[in-house]
Amino acid sequence: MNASQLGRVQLQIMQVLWDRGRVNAREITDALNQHSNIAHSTVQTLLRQLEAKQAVAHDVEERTFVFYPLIKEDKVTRQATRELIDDIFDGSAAGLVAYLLENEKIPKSELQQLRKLINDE
Amino acid sequence: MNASQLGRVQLQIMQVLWDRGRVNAREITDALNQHSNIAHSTVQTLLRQLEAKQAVAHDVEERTFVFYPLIKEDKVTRQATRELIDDIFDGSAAGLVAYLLENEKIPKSELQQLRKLINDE
DNA sequence: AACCTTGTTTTACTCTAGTAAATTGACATT
DNA sequence: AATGTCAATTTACTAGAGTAAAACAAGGTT
Repeated sequence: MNASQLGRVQLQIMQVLWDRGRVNAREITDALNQHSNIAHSTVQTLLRQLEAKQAVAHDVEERTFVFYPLIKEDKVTRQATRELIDDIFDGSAAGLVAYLLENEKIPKSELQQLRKLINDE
Repeated sequence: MNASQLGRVQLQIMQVLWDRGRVNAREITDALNQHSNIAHSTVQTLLRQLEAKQAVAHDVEERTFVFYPLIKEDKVTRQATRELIDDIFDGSAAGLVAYLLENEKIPKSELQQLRKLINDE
């Protein structure tokens, strides 16, 4: 019941919702199909699942369901990140940062900004 | 067949293997039960699954299976991190670093070291 | 020889995510 | 009124992860 452990496609649906606020199922399918290939009925099924776990809700407008998100993007971001830190980096956020700095090539321009961030801490 | 998308408990088993190199099923169960509560037969089942996806293998010694890891911890770390970056941070490793610096309280002592790291880049 | 112990294998079940076709329901148009 | 269209619901199936009891095999012990 805790909601918000999302599957891959479920997350993609949520992202459309966070992006646009209120959308009907058809629009979601179209949005996803710009990059994937997913049947409309599949999207409907996943919307039900999301509604069951209270991640989304809908109103009826012109006899079409208009969906909107109930959970905040921030919460999902936080949870997913926490999970990685706990499962893989032994609970150490600093460990993850170190890993990223050492292993992911981060563009110079962005490094600049990160430097600022870290010095403000 | 690509192997190495691991479940939560599967990952814990791998961590015991990475830690100790070669262990039998019983030792794994005991290790996990220091923090969880998981039946030995469950561990056996998961070891089979891991073997099926070629994440581990075993030798027989004194009619007991001794398991060892086939995939590298590093690879799993990389994949799990990549997944978070791609799914949640829109492909931006720098975005994740920024998020961590802003939202996870990182101890001062560690900040010191991160500062060093980032300035070396 | 019967029994105990220990490790492996078999069997079985639940849940969740993803997949999607088929059915139903309701308006809209001719 | 019949037909077409479109959205929602029902139904159905697969796969993977996790759960674990029960059965089996084989050696060790009394």
